[in-house]
Amino acid sequence: MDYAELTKLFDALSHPMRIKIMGALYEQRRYVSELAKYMNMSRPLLYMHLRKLEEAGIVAGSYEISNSGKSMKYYEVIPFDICLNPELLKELAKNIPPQG
Amino acid sequence: MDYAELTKLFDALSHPMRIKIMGALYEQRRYVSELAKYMNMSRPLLYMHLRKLEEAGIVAGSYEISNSGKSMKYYEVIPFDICLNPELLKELAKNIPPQG
DNA sequence: TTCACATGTAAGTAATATATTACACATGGA
DNA sequence: TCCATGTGTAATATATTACTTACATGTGAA
Repeated sequence: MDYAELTKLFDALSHPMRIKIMGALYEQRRYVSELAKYMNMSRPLLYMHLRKLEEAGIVAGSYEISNSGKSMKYYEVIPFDICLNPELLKELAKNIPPQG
Repeated sequence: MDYAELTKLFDALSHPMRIKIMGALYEQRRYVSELAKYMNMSRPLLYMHLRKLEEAGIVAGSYEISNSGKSMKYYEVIPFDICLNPELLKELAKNIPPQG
């Protein structure tokens, strides 16, 4: 785990709707349209949030064919457990270049 | 700890320079100009970053008069330790209103 | 063929974050 | 008086994020 991964993770979790998405997907995996209805959010906006979470490595999507023959994209939470404290930040800070 | 505090914390830690500031202040407390030189950063920009960290509650500033009579603002790290995992996010998500 | 429901993206706007330059004020010492 | 060093902010420019509307595609069932 380096500072770039961690800042990406923090950035992903810095928006309430993304916290809520994480909660919804941790309860159970859901496909995109289902999640959009559940979140009461437009799909384009949901895609933007999902992309951030996926780039941070804490959710993953996979395609499945439903019984009725439709292609569905299911998202689920990737497990993680990080102890966040100043000591960790100090260690990660060592590798940050002068320009940031 | 509620979701609003946590998103503020994550937002504060979502920038490499702020991770670096945390590292620098955890090593030792520093006054603003000193920190700006250490970080090789302009003071106005540093103030912006410090404000975010302060609003997140993980640094605090206090004024002191130096031996030479000048007013110095020292910043230091406020200790914290948070276990970050999907379970925590699920619990916090319960209190997020529909609009986010 | 038309509808319902799934996928995804392109284009635009509004809001926020990031960063720079310039300014103002106070103190101690040369 | 002038310089170095400390404090802080206002104004501006640039970049990114957040969000909306509109579009395009494919499938199965009525």
